[in-house]
Amino acid sequence: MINKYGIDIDLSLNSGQYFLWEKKKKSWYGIYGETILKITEKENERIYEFDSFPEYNNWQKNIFRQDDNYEEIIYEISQNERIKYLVQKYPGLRILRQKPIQCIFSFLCSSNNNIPRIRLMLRNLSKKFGKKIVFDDMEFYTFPDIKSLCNASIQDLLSCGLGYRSRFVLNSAKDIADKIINIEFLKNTKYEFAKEELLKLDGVGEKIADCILLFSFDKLEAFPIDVWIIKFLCQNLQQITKTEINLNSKISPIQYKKISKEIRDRYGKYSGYVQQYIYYNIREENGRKW
DNA sequence: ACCCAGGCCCTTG
DNA sequence: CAAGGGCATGGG
Repeated sequence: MINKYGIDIDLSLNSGQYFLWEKKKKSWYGIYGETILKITEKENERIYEFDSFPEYNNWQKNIFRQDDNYEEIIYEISQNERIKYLVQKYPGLRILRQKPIQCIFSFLCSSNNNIPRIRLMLRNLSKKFGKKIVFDDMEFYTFPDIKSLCNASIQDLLSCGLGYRSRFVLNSAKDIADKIINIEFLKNTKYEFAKEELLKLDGVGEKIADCILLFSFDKLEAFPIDVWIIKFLCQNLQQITKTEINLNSKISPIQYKKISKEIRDRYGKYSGYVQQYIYYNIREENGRKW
């Protein structure tokens, strides 16, 4: 259901971009760093109530990007007929704004993985290293801060089910804590620079870097290319890239950069929104599991 | 048992 | 450069 700001809450929370949301007793509860967010839909009124603990007034303006000029975005990306069709098919699908640290470690856990299991791993991680908060008589765990992650042992991380990603999480946490990679600084630098810096983190490649940039660094031009996007490009948009894409073999970082550049040249500064519509569509067509 | 999952790292040629 | 194997783990 679309609310008065034109946002479809359920669709947006369930589109594979923000993992730590769950519906309990008719309300959505989300983890935003150290804050628990709550969304309750009022029956048949297209109105939602927003709450949180600790208190965080008007958080929805931030998380749901109500500062974006959505009309302009829709107008821009609808220049392409195929995308226009998808925009009309999924009205109210929005990019959400996540906390950088949470976003970085969420997508670090996403490689060669499926969404239900990414959720499981992140919940395990929060339970082990986050703080317990009781809200509405239910237990929630905040997302671990960088210091807790630094102090984790590989064994701890393995016990959360992170597998071979444990090493990535630990190494990246240390580099971030030591400000070898300065997140707060990078957030305010431009796309290309921030991306090159993020690529220095262990376990962060082209795709994960683009997810971090799009979902938590306000870089709406970032266009994460995963196996599903590749599949869509092969089916629908072969003409936009001269780069040969072979569905059977993985694309190299060089190929990724070429395709990514071509996409951004074509769709412009809101390519990230294009990606979100494509991703949702291709996953839906292939019987998503999340 | 086998295959797959919002990839990335590492080694070869 | 590219190509390809390995990787931890849980679900189908």
